[in-house]
Amino acid sequence: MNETTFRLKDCGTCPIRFNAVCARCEPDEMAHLDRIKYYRNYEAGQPIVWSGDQMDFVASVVTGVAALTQTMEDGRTQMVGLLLPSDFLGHPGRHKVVYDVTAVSDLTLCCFRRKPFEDLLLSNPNVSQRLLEMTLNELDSAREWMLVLGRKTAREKIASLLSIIARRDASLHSGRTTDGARFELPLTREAMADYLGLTLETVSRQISALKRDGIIELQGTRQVHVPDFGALLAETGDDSDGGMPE
Amino acid sequence: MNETTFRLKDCGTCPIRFNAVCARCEPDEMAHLDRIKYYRNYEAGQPIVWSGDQMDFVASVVTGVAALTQTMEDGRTQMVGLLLPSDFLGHPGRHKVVYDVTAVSDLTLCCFRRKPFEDLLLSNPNVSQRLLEMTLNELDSAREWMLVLGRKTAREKIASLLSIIARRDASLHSGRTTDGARFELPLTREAMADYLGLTLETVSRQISALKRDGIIELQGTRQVHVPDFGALLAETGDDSDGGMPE
DNA sequence: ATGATGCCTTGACTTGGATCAAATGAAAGC
DNA sequence: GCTTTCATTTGATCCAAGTCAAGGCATCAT
Repeated sequence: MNETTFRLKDCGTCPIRFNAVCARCEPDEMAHLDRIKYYRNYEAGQPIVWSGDQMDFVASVVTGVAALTQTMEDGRTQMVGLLLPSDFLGHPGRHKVVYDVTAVSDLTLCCFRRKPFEDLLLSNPNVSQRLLEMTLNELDSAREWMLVLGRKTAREKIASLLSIIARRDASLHSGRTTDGARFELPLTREAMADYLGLTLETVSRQISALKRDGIIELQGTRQVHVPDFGALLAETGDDSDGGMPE
Repeated sequence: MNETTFRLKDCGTCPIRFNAVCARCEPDEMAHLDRIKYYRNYEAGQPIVWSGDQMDFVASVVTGVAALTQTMEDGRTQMVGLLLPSDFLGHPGRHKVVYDVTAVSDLTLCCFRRKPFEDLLLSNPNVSQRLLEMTLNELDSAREWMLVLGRKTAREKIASLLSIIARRDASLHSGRTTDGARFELPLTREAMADYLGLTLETVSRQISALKRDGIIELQGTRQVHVPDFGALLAETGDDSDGGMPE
């Protein structure tokens, strides 16, 4: 069972307090949200909703990782979104989801029933403004990812994914983003393949190649050390800065 | 010079009145927008803004087609968005654009300077609600496109693009969406390749193949006739309904 | 008409990543 | 310890799409 079950009751100590959809809220607005929120926990691998289902709630990711995936009839699947802590799940104004949502790791969501949340959007510009901003950022990330999927080589794809995970991880642990990153991959090789539009064999081969070339070091299969972050960025094919939005 | 230069002054007769960001506005709100809007016209091929530029306005596409593209240092390019009439261009709250924007065909934009528009978002929930809704739809389309880029074959990609253009075209001309569609491709082979993550040679070959197989008929190089729309959809690889959002 | 210019098509050949098939390793239950 | 299970690695082969290279076919200016 999941050991990381989330115990918070109070938004004031919430780890995503300043990054989530509620980031702009005034104390009285927080109090309102506090009253209508509830938590849900999922174990790694558990489905959250299936494509075509009604989704009766929206949520913020508090801890863990969730994936949005689309599947074709013949079984080909493509991950179309990776939700990390503070990311928002749901589509106010749309009742059906058009992709499967799955917990990739153990996961805690801070949920709101859809109707009350939609009412709140209408009455509370701080929430709707923030949600618009987050959605525009998501859209930019999705477009960034289209470049990765459409034009990058397998090696560049892997390097891009590693650098994104490293960066998101660093920004969470508020560590120094200097050279020398160390992080845990929250994804299996297969999930990485689904994200990158590759097969898991190709993912494995390219990771081995990056290891052989000294770009990364592995402890076990998930623990990654990047001795020279610039060297990793050079492998992504991006122009120098690497292209993390903002 | 561009013959289709747009002459409207009055929002009341605007062709995108009921689909654009202003769709939900009340008469007095329309009057306000009417006062601060202005039109810009571009010829096919003209750049609108370059990646990294400041963009001092936001806009709705009134007529024509605009493309968002990202380019890697070595010249590989990927189209990351295709803006058709009523689509919104711009990122309120972000000053720099992160992709090139180009007029693909002759184009008319209905523009608002950024600052007044941002003020309006704060004071006018009908606009910001509508913009949120449109942005969420864009995000869903982007995710749909990630499946196309990551997992579909060249033939499926072409069929997907043709069916999307056919559908958007049909919904504009409010024609019957029955079998038998006829439309004009607004894109060169190269632009299609950039959209689909292919080379222009592959695009050409696949279009020839679809023609050979009787799925499409061509008059010249741009005028497309689809005798059996179901047959085209079957080539997209999608499950029967084709996946147009809502 | 005659080039010149810009799309577009077609052909011949190459290749990066997919596919098919084992083998290895690591954790979990008995 | 031993077996099962699941994730990962590695190898051998194949093929869809890329690359390189002509040629065709409009449109436009001279």
